[in-house]
Amino acid sequence: MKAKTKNDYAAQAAVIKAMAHPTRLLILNSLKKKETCVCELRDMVGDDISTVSKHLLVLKKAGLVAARREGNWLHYRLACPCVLDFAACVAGLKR
Amino acid sequence: MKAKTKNDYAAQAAVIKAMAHPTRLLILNSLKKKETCVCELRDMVGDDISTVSKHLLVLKKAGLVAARREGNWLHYRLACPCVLDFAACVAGLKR
DNA sequence: CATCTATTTGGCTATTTGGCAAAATAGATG
DNA sequence: CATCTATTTTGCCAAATAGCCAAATAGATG
Repeated sequence: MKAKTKNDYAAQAAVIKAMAHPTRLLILNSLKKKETCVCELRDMVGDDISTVSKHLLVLKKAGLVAARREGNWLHYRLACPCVLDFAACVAGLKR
Repeated sequence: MKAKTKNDYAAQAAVIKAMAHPTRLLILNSLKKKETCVCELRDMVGDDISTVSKHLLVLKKAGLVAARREGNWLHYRLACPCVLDFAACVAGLKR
């Protein structure tokens, strides 16, 4: 396997960074079960809806979630369910 | 499995956040091969040695690396080699 | 103890982040 | 087209981050 370049690490770090927030981990874990609209996520998270929307934007830019419109609602879903294996791996770290 | 609390997510996010930087991913990957002193890491990274030292502090606080002194040198090593499985998982994400 | 080397710490600046509130937007519906 | 609902965007502020340089520290060694 080739040595990774700075760019490789930057790309990888960008995805990891998107996950590096408690609220975003909560969102990702919720989406694991089912796709969910923003207002429902807001209720779970408890922050202002604009804040939740920004978190979703971060996740979307990282390619971790995607959205589907249905009437007035946007339903978000995991674009990449395997990220949760990654999160679970971290959760299981013995420190 | 119980629902995770905010604290669970905060703890998990703290570890992930420590990994969420290109230089720190580079460092972690280097340490995978062998334990390494700070000045050697500085050569690989190319930043000021104080910057590298601070990155190592971040990783140490997260429990991801540990150090061993040998004479003047501090040899850092992975405290938790499994984190790289995690990183590899992210690297392999299809986006 | 003086000094040397490797490393960490402190101080500074520029940039990014996370949060709320208010304004703007996108579709649905009257 | 007016209006309603769900969501995003913008503006703002406080706090955190990353980087460099200079100063401090920890051991080793003369």
